[in-house]
Amino acid sequence: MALEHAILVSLLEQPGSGYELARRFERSIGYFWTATHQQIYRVLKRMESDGLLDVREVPQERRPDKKEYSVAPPGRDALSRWLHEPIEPESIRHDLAVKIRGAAFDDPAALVREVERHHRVHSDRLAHYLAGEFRDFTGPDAPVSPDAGQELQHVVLRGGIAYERMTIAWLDDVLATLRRIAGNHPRT
Amino acid sequence: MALEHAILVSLLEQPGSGYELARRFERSIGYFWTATHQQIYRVLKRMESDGLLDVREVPQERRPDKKEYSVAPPGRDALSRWLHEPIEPESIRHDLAVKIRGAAFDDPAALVREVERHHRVHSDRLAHYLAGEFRDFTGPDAPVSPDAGQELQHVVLRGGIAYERMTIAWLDDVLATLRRIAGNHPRT
DNA sequence: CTTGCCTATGCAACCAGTTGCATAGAACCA
DNA sequence: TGGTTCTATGCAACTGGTTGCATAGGCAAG
Repeated sequence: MALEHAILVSLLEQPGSGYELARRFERSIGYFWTATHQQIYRVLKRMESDGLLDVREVPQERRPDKKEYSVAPPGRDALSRWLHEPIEPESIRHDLAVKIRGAAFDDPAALVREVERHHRVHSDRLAHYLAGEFRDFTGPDAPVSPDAGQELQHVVLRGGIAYERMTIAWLDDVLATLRRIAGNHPRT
Repeated sequence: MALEHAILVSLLEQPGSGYELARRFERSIGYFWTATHQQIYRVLKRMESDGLLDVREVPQERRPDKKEYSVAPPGRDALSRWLHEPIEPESIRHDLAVKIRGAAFDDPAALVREVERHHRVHSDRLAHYLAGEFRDFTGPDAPVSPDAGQELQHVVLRGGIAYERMTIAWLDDVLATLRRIAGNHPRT
């Protein structure tokens, strides 16, 4: 149940509302964890009633009031405990790979467009990550001597960049393979 | 719901029982999709009652009888339909990355062992994939002119290999970063 | 002045996946 | 004889996550 812990980390980096968290999960946190706003609101509520978080009603002008959450001492403890527990190394669930193997029983050429679409999405993500890296870590506005938190954020971002580069290279390989097969076994 | 489709692909490649499928999901299919036997049995039952699969009771000697499943024509159609639908590009959920960012609020040095453990697991997986690739695709027993199905299996396996290599390189980066931080901010 | 988007929160129903447990015959080892 | 492992299947309860829908004020564009 790492969503809880991802929320703790995010709120320690910067307190905020459910809505703000949802947007962070579309950005920096989203590099390695995704969540919808419904999921976030539900978990926030549970965490607050468990005493892991504090809430503060913040009236705002020109927009609805928000509830700003921050990490309470028991939340810090819970995170610390989790950090010292071993976790299972990830196992992947890659729908596209299922499709690729399935293409053997259908028309491999029909998959080319789909793979190209994924290629575009991953290229966009890579560009987005690289822009973020330049803005926060490698460009002229980057901190001269980053602290531990910034170093760790950067190494996680480098992981996202490496993942996208690897995926793009693999999708090139997939496309070449699909085209070779379609060439050898043309369908009219 | 790609488990259903992963099962269809696997049964098209080779009919088998729930137990056999579970073992395939620990091996080749497991490169890109995981599932427990409970999950598999439940889905098989549903797919059979939906008419996607045929069952055949196979009495065996020296071991319990098994139910051998194979893909029925409606199952083939369902797979084909899914192959022509676009799917969402994956988004990752990487617990370890949450931990790494969380380490900024705890002791970064304490994470070194955990990361080393993951490093070992991924190195083992890589070795396992490479052995499989040598056995089935690049070694002396490999098919001289592979058919489309074998080409596609190979490109998926290459994806698994690329993923593990990328992950191992990133974990090296993470370890170097953690050690640098621990050196700058030692705890006694 | 209406349509659509942005901020902000939430419920209800559903689906997918995990965990724990149970059964049962045969093989193998000490 | 008793413990463990392997084949083989399954139920029940739970947790995590998705989808669809609802509300509600303010803002900007056409």
